[in-house]
Amino acid sequence: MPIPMSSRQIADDLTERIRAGEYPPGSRLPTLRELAGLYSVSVSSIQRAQELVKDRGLVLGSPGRGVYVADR
Amino acid sequence: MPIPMSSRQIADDLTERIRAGEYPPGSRLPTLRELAGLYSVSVSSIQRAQELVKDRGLVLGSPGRGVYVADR
DNA sequence: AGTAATTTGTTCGTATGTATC
DNA sequence: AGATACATACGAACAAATTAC
Repeated sequence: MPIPMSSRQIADDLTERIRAGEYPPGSRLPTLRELAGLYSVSVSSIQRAQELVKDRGLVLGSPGRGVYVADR
Repeated sequence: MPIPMSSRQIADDLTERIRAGEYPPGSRLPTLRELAGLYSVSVSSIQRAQELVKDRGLVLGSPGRGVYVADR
């Protein structure tokens, strides 16, 4: 079992991908489950990572819809 | 059972107390367990709150020692 | 109209590791 | 060696909003 990325590292990775335009403003991120698969971590870890990215003001979560990249 | 504060609210509260000088730069915060008692939440929730405060650059954790308020 | 499925929000507890005292 | 304290991952449980049928 490879060492998993920490939720902080995942938050930094998501932050960088958003800044790089991979996830443009207004677009929806993959679901928690999809991201968990992409990063090979649990859904809980993705959620903790996204809490940081939300706190950084880069994304907004919406229950039932998804997590969207903020404008600006 | 009263509704517990969310970890985000606790993070905001800690941020405000630091900003107000209640926890001066260089000082040590109460331990996770002490804060859990003060806020009537689990240690896990305090840890999640502190992840945000750490990400905001206001405190630095040091395993075995405690969590300290950053300078500046 | 209503129910089920999907998705995020949040808390809690457990386990393990590392660092300090 | 042992106790204390933070770091991190994981999973369970439930809530709430949305969507699909």
